Amino acid sequence: MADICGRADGRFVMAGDSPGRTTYRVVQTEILRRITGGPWGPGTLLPTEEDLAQQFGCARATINRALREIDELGLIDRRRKSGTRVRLAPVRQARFEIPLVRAEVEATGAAYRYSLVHREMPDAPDWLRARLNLAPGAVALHLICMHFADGAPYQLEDRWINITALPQAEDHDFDLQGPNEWLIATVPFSEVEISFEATAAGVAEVTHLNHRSGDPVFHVKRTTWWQGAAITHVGLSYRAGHRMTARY
Amino acid sequence: MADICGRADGRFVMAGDSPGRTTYRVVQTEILRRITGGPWGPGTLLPTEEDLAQQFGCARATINRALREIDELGLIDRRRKSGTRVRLAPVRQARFEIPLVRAEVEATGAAYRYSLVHREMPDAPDWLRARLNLAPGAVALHLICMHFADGAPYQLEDRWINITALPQAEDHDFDLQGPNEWLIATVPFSEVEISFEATAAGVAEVTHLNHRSGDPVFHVKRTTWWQGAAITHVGLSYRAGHRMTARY
DNA sequence: CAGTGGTCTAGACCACAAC
DNA sequence: TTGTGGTCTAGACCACTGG
Repeated sequence: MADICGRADGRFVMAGDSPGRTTYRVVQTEILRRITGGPWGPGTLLPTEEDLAQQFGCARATINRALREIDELGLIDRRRKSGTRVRLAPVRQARFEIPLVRAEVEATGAAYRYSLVHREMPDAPDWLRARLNLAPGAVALHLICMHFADGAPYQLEDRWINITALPQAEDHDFDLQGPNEWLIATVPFSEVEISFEATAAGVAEVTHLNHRSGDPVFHVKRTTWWQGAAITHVGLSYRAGHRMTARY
Repeated sequence: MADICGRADGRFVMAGDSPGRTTYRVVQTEILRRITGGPWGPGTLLPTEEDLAQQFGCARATINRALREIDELGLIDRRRKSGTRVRLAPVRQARFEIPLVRAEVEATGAAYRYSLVHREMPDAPDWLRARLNLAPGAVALHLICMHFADGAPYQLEDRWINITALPQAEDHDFDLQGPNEWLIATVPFSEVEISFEATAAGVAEVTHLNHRSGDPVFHVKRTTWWQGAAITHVGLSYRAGHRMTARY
């Protein structure tokens, strides 16, 4: 937390900042301090924005921005007419970045390598037709790929692409570039549903990730839509011991 | 996406909204449309805020707010002097709410039940001393609890509490209320590190969650700090088939 | 009905970074 | 040096909602 000093004139300034100007960050920090450690415990009704603006010696817009961001953190509850109240139990949330495998691997300092294991275009199985909302008898592009970190298996990718919605995929060569990178370049802004679970290693994981049959596998499923149409569904299996971490 | 109409005077208004006033949401929606489906593909340099303000017929502050939020979505990259550019690959992130077990269970419509399985106060093991930064020879409160959904095992909680930092915990009775609920009421605003992984069922999971030995388990580890001191560390094991989902 | 937050405006100064 | 975003201000009107 930044150093804050209350001055004789009632203004607050960030230590080391040019005085005379109250920034919204200073207000934010001070209000957070009062909520998390000070007099404004859970359930407290805060002063109105106007009052706070007077107390801090700044414009109401500055208070508003500070409070709006504290609201986004899930610590307070704001309502017209009722005012701003400290939540009894803060709404906790964690944010995870969803990186490209390449970036994920290279961030660890390891060398990244990609390899296409399998490619075919069969009739879409029933579960996929349901997931991607495909017509009966539709075919889909099925790719199995491996991602390596310093030569060691890192992630197994089992992907299906809806070639009705994305016919360019049929002619694209996925030998050198992973389908995810191609898709991000082709359909950069999409809607995504992602889920995480623990599964047991099957034949594919045993073959490609050096798991033993039945070993626990950290598994991700992801479905992507673009302009209302389902584009692709992918299953990602990670090497043993993979862990996803966040702070909040 | 909301309906947008461009008017003869160059202003944009939300369909059904009172005309004559351009809201930041309208600006946002229109800019998003241009980025995700229109002329402003990846890499495009956007007009300056001032230019956009003129084009939309609104104040620069309105444009600023619209762009700031699009920036938070990870779609654009903003820099002084350089301007605002559409990211080549959007920075994707998923947000997960971290609910109380009780809320998690009750959200599914099931009845929630809690039970304290085990309680003791041994010397802290080495790995815990390292994790919570405890003095050599320190004792810690160890609790094992079960959470049920409609009578079926839902989550196994293996928790350690630092009683040096939180001495009230020693005298509290955890028979009726889970330690998490007590902690949230006692230490509402804390720093958290959380991680997810797939592990193999051990003795505890076999005993309490009806897993078979070695079964894949979705496992969460969480460490919590308050005012610089580590308060508690908990391991959460979920029933078979548990899945965590988000959209973005 | 009236209090409170939600948002817009016009103008201003500043900080940073590319040149 | 200068262009661009970052932020503050003072004032205003509006929308929601509790009493």
